[in-house]
Amino acid sequence: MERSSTPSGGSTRREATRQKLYEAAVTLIAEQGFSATTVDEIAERAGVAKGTVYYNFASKSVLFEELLRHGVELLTASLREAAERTDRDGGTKVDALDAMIRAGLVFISRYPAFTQLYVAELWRTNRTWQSTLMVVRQQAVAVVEGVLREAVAGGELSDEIDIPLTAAALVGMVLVAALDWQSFQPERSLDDVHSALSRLLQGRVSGNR
Amino acid sequence: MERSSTPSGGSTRREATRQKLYEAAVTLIAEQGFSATTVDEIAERAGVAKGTVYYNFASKSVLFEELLRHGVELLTASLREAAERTDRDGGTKVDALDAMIRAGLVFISRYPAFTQLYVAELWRTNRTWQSTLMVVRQQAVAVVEGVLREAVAGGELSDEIDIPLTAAALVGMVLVAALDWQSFQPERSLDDVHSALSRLLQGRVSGNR
DNA sequence: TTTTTTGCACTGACTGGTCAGTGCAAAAAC
DNA sequence: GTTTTTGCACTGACCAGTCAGTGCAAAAAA
Repeated sequence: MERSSTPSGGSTRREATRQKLYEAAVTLIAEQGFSATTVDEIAERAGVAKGTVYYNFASKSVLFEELLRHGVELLTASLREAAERTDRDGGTKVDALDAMIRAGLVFISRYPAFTQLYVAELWRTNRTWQSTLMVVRQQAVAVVEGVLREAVAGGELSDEIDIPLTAAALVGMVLVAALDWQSFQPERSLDDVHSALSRLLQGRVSGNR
Repeated sequence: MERSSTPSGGSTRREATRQKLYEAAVTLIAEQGFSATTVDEIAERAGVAKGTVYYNFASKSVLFEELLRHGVELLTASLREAAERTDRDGGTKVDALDAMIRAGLVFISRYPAFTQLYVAELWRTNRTWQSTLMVVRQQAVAVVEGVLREAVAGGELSDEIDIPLTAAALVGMVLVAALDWQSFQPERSLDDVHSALSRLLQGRVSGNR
């Protein structure tokens, strides 16, 4: 029997409900943590019955894992796009790095709750979604590593730099600076924060300006 | 048999029990999070009866708050000590910054669980120990800000840098790089990680070597 | 056309289990 | 003699997950 459905398979209605659940869950979990957030709260915030959560997701953790995947896909897409745009415009790899820092800041200011939650869970061990988290982390860091590698290959950066460690440190710097910005000095502009970070990396990494 | 009492007044026995509870709680909470960790688990890991936990701490959250306070005191003491030692040895303020980066790495490698847990809780809102956390964060960041301020005053760093933001970014860089090091490449040496971070900050912040 | 059936999306009361915190008497340590 | 710890039974709130049932619109049958 033919039922009405979107071309890509999932019904629109269901997809909308899922989206509402993601949005409700992300803020609650960012504020309180995974374990302290109840499924009842998520359902209530989404304006949906508890049963609906379980109709759409196998369990509370599965909801969370899909939320993580979904969010990191947005982030990596945005980082990649920033790097590619810089390439197209004839910028250097170092310019691309700077553009990715800005893209990171834009992402974090748009989805602060997601970022919070990601940082809070990333280094935990012994959790069911640990493997999901690893995959997802690697996706994001790999984009930065790629640009660093190209910069080294093209002679823009010294080949003495440790690519994985430098990539992790860069990501960490942006993440923590941005979270601090959001939490403790939200009145500052993105340009402000971006230029402070660029300045911090002047000389070796981000070139003179 | 030697009869010793602590200089600070509390009985040694009680203090030892508290210490065992801190150690048990810090690893469990780092792994699982605060809400997912039960008091029974903490007691068992510490090799102590559940009643003892409540004899020594008013509640689970109070245990956690005192744990946070205790840990950050160790960290700030160690940062301050690194900066002062550099001063005594006639180093520049930039040298002091570098020494503090190293002290941060040493601390994190000695107390990885505490660091994990600190990062996981720092940007949460709506939690009872939020105010404790803010106080404690400010203590640590203030040490870095102080050295940055002195470096600017002494002309070692440009007076254009944004001190609070730069301090936060530095702390974040070290924190995230170190956690990544512990989690994903634990075989690397501290010197390795330290020199990668120094290199990242060459030119503007950490000088040439 | 009108009636009946089908399947999807959702609902919310209910259940079985978990866990923070209590109370207390006896033991151990000091 | 006092402080600290133990062991353990108990309570009550809270919560993840379940399930029988509802509303609805498209499809099939009449």
